[in-house]
Amino acid sequence: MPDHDSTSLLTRQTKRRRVDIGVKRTVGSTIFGRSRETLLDSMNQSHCIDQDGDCSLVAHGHGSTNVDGEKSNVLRKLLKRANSYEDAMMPFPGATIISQLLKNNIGKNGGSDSGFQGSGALSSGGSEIQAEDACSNSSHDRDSPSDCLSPGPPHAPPSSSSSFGRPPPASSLNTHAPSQQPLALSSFDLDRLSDEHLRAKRARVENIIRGMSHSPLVRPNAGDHNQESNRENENSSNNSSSSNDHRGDVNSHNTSSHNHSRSDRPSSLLSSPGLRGGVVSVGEVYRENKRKQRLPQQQHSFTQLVCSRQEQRQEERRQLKLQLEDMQKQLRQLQEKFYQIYDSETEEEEDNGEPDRGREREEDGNLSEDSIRSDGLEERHRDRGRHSHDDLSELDPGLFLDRARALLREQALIDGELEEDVDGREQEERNGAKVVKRRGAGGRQLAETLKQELNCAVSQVVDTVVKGFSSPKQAVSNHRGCHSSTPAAPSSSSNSSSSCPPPFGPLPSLTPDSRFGGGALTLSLNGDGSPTPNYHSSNQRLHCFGDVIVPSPLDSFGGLSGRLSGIPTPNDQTEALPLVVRKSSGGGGENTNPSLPPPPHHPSLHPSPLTASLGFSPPSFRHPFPLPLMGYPFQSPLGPHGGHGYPPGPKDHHRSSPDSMDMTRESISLRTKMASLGGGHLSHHHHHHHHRQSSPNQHGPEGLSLSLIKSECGDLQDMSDISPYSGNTIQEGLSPNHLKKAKLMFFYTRYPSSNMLKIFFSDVKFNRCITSQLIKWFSNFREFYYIQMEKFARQAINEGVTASEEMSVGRDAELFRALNMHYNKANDFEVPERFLEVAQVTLREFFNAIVAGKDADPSWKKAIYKVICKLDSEVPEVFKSPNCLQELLHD
DNA sequence: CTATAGCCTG
DNA sequence: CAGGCTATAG
Repeated sequence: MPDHDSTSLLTRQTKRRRVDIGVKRTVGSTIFGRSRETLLDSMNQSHCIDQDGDCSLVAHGHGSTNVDGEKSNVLRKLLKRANSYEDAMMPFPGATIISQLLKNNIGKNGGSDSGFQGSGALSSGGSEIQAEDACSNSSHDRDSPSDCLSPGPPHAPPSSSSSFGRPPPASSLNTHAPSQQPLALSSFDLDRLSDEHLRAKRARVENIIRGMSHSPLVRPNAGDHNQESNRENENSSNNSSSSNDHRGDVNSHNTSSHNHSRSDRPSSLLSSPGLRGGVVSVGEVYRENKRKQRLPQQQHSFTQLVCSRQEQRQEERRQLKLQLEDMQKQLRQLQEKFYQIYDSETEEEEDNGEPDRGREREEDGNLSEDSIRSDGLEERHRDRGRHSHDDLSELDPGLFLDRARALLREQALIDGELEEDVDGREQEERNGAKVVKRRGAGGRQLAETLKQELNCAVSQVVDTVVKGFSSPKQAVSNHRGCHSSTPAAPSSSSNSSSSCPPPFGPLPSLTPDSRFGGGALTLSLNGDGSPTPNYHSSNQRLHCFGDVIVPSPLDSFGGLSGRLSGIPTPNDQTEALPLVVRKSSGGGGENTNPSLPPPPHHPSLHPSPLTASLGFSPPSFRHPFPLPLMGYPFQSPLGPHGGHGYPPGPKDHHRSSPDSMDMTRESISLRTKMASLGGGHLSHHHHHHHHRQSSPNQHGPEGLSLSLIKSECGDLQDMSDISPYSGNTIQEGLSPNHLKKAKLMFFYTRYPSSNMLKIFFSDVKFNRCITSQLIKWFSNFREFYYIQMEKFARQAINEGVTASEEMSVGRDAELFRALNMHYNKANDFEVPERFLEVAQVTLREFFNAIVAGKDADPSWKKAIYKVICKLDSEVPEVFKSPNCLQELLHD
């Protein structure tokens, strides 16, 4: 059988003859007993022929020939991507990124922080100013101050965050600041002094500054922002943080963008990016100019300083707002695109709610933040409040150690700042709290910027993923995400499947809180926006996606089942246990959000009713995409065995899975798994032996579609874990005991036919997957076997064995021990003598081949395989019994 | 086209 | 041991 190897040989053929084969066989001693048995010498004949072959190794191209394989690969990649993104996002929204940013900022700022914090440093107003300037210069915006603060040492952002986050005026600030931070004392004084004037002057200063630096650009912004409702300001501030460096100055653009974003125009989105680029650069220039100009003035009086600061801050805020708006626009555009593409359905829902919901729909957590922003300030406000509280709690400990925490706080602060807007800022600036504020502000800005970036990235990722999968269903999650930050309640409702627990998580949203809250939390977990819940979500996510692709049956299964069922699966359980139940529960903790009525299933989802009832159709999958989902031959399994007529009940997993799935095949397979497991397994253990029942879950081996098969394959292991007993019950999967049995069978047969396997594993429901898995097992056994043979043969050669006859394989031979360890670890099975013979023959074959130098031929082992495959002996009847292990081992 | 063997990799 | 890939036989 010429393999590719042969071909390679042909191509390269260098015909060289091996005259000599290397080793002298003079030495007789080997580990192996020297039995002169020449039983199979005849076998060796084949080797005698001279072969010309080079060792040429042909690299096998990976061209994926299999369509399925390719698809799966693509899906995997997509999933992986999504996962990776998600993962990155998960912990804390972009903690790493944020941390990096913070570091960078810190580095830029250098010792600025220390200066601020240092009690003495601030004493001179000038010093402070400089410090700020430095910060500002580095960051160009308000961020700078924050930067200075953030990095550092454990300043007490907590107090600042809490106090500042909220509008609470100076009083609170003052109290907190001094107590916690001695640093700012000097600044405090300045602040106090300035406070009086500040407010009064604020407007004036702003005007002045504007006129000075940016006359044209700035003005419009200021006017717009000021006039605009608080909401906008808040938003803008949030936005500004993200955008801060770049755009701040381009007011006109920003404002315009704002409007658009609010209006939710899709069209605007397209334009936005372009604007951004140009705007940004301009903005930076302006700012720097401002700062430079300002510095001298500020030094003269603090009022000026204060004013300038305030102005800067405001400007920054505005800019940030603008940026945020832009971002929102972009997000909206993306979302809209998605919607357009995927959802006819989603639109319906959207109509009901806010225009922004579209975003929400996108389940990917990534969108969640964006959606939040874009959706509405309202949500944000809510979140802010929450965040602020959270932050406070965190801050109180005064632990800045974790950057992540800092980030969280920052976010919260940002929210708070938004609310506070100008007033809060002014006060903050005045107070010694300045430091704190700055930190907060810087943190906020950073956080916002980070968020935006994250959002963008996420949105992109989501888009890509979605496109790739063509699984539009994501939308729901976003919505959740938005609310999620709030106590989970509303989020759950968002899910399309009303009662259904959130299905697989869509891609996890970036914002940790939102997602978790939305997804996992909604189910049964805490509604808290607190980060803690992330845990679950993260795990689940991983399982969902990662597993989806690679069916690690247990984990995926458990995770999925848990989700599906709505039953809160413990985080830890990755394993099968969870199999549990699930299915019908539909809703577990789920989304039952009172607030949100369960969205009706879209008609588009064909199977939707079923899915909904099942709960399988995860809300995430709303989009019914008819997409190619493949022709999943779901029915096929049913068909053959007559599963067809199930009632639409929960059992229809199959249907549900296909319908809902836009996901990749894997995902589908998972679902199928889930369904099958949940429905069939969990509920009933079938005791039917070979008779396959028509039960929906069980698929006749023949009928199974690939997808099903795959799913089942995944199930196999799960099943095995679940029901380790190879006993009477027919198992859908192969258990460890089956593996053990197979290993013992290997002592008799190295090349069992698939029919033989079916006969000997009668307690297993055979489907392609199982069959192939069993075959694979034996293939693996052989692989190990031959590796050992080659290894020992070479060893013997090295030891000076000259003739294969000198080697014999006995029960005490190392070779045998090695083999026995693998196939009969417990050594509780008496290896048949025949196996020793075969092993000996094999060893000799290898020895001779190697000695003959045939190993230069890439396919040199094939000849040996041919010999060995003929040596299979019949497997004892006992192995046909499902309980053979017990019987065999007992003996 | 499917099933399988073999090889490789994780 | 599982997965993937290739090559091959039927």
